[in-house]
Amino acid sequence: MTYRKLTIEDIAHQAGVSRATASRVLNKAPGVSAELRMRVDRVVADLGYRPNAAARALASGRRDALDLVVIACHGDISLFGAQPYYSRVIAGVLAALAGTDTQLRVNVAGSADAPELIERVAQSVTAGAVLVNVSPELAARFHARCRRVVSLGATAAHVPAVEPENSRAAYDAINFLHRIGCRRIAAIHGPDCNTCAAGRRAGHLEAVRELGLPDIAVDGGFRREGGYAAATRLLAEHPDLDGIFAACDMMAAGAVQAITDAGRRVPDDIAVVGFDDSAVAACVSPPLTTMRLPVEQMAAAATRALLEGAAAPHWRRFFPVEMVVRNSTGPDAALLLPPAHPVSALAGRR
Amino acid sequence: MTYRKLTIEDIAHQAGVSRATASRVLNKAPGVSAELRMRVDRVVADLGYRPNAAARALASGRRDALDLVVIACHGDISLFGAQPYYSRVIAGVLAALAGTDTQLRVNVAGSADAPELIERVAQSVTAGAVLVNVSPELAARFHARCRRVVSLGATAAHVPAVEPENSRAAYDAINFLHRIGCRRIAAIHGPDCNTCAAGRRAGHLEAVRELGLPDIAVDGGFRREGGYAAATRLLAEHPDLDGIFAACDMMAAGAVQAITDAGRRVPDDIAVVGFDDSAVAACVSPPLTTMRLPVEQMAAAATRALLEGAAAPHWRRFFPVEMVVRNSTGPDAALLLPPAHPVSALAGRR
DNA sequence: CATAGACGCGAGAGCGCTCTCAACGGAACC
DNA sequence: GGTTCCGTTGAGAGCGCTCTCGCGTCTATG
Repeated sequence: MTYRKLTIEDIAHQAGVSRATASRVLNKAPGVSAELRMRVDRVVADLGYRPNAAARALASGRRDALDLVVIACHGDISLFGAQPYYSRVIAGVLAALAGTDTQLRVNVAGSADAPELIERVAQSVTAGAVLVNVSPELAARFHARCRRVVSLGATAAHVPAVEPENSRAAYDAINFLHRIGCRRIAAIHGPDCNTCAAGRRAGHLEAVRELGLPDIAVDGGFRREGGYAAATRLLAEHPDLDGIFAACDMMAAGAVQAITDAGRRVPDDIAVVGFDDSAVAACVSPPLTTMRLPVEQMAAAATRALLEGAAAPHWRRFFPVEMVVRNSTGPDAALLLPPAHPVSALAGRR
Repeated sequence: MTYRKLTIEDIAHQAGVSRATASRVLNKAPGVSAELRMRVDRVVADLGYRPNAAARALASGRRDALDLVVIACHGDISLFGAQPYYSRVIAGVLAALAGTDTQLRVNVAGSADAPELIERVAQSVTAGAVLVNVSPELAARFHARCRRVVSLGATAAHVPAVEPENSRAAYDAINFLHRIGCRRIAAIHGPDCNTCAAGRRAGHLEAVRELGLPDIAVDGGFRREGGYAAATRLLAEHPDLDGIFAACDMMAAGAVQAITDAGRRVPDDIAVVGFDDSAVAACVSPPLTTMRLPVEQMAAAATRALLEGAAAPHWRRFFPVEMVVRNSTGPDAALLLPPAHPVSALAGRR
């Protein structure tokens, strides 16, 4: 096979048509007779021609790519590799992209580099960008500049978004812990600049208020070590702790370790609920009771919205978060699953 | 701010220079006086101009992107989300890409779609492509077609590669298990089409032969459930099993669970060694002794090689795999760490 | 002082594609 | 037969940039 660079001109010439017609066929545009269409298609297949993406993008203004944008809190990019969450997002996006020949570009930047990233994304947008837990302000700026944008996670009101019911899930988790007998419940949260973390914090707070429990919370930075440190500190400051809600499984894993290292037992002394139901949840011992976040589905939904151009300014799609009961909340906890949707206190909540 | 599309022409005009000069400044090309350079830079900054990537790519033949290529075994794309390995690869690539304004494109395809993917990558190569555990044959085809390619993991002889010492690590792991007293050691391997899996399998085989142990091995598909199923089967078929080497931590985690569920204890009855030292390794109970794969560093090295154009046909870089001893091989196992490099049997080995 | 070379700069020709517009032929209508 | 109209096709003008080439200026060299 020869690897001389093929152009649409070669195809047109070979097929005995004009460049314009070849282009029409390539783009499945109407207004070409069946015969010519077939002829061009044949030549394309025979020669193994693939249109040059750059030229196409330049001429049409369109892009064959979709951007995934992750803004790292405090510029700490390493969380990307440490959190299973992100690869689930990518997997979800890729699933939705399969078949399309849109490609995925992954952009991870610290918030300091966000303006530059916005420009970069802006100039190449067509399929659009999926913003992963980007702060509402930043999301609004992305939206203003790039238009085709969907936020994964809560965001500014006019920015299209796919939202997990973070707040409700955290609310449920706390209530669940209360129901199985915990009276001294602490939360280990994620960094404030993460919208998911904020939502879970809000749900925790509301539940705790309603139940008349003290608001005990620390930041674990969405990391295992952070969870370990947080739990260690909580244990020291609140010796009577009997329940921990961690805003992600990695932190929950760290917390379980800390509890064990401190000579206490999970779930006997302290019950632990995680969040995400990531791959680690089942690996922890005891396996984590956790709030299952349908990350892949959410990412896929965001991607599809982008592909279909359905991302109207106020477009919004909510995803329920389901509780998965394992052993970190005790052997009989499954019997105490929360009622499907406790209507009362939660009316109007997301 | 106005969002009219800026072109290099605008910049040139504003700065009172020609398009060519503006282009030179933007590309930091030599042959421009300091004064004009400054003037252009100022205008660029003032107007917030960013060159159009598509036009640049078209005109220069260069690309501002780097491809990450993952070929899923048996077309099973879901492994991507389930294995922490991949997000570590991405993290490593992104780390090396930070500062450059090269973007990362993630391509995941089943082997059936590989030819199409090759074409897609070929037509846009400049920074090049990092092939993640792609089979030697496929890697060779990528290399033939796309040139600038680096394989992550063992590959065809002439394809540039970053290789972990998989075989040696597996060899060490088995010997370690033997040294701590295991005499009936089984391996849970990854799928054959994965080059890393193959390397680990080879090391296991060699060690087992040298030690005069039986070759007991099953495939766990690099998944937790696979590890669980494999261990369950192994336990049933070889009741006297006293050591398991799993080719990744996820499978090791599954194995530990299976062992526990079968009423046996880790490490007392059966010692377990994992591979990767991924985030789950420390979460498992007992924490996994594992072979630390410097995934991020390897991915970064591959990326840098691509960026620097240093990927000569036979270019190769090896990364040692370090053993991390935790509790899944017994409390005193750390004392029995293998000598730094047992020269004898391993001479010439990678 | 003439010539050569070095340097800085601009003109202009593409890169490979898309898309508008005009032209053409044939069918339908008056 | 003339007109209109539609479906089909090709010509050609860009898209925004890079890069070669040549021109003019300025400094060494004989």
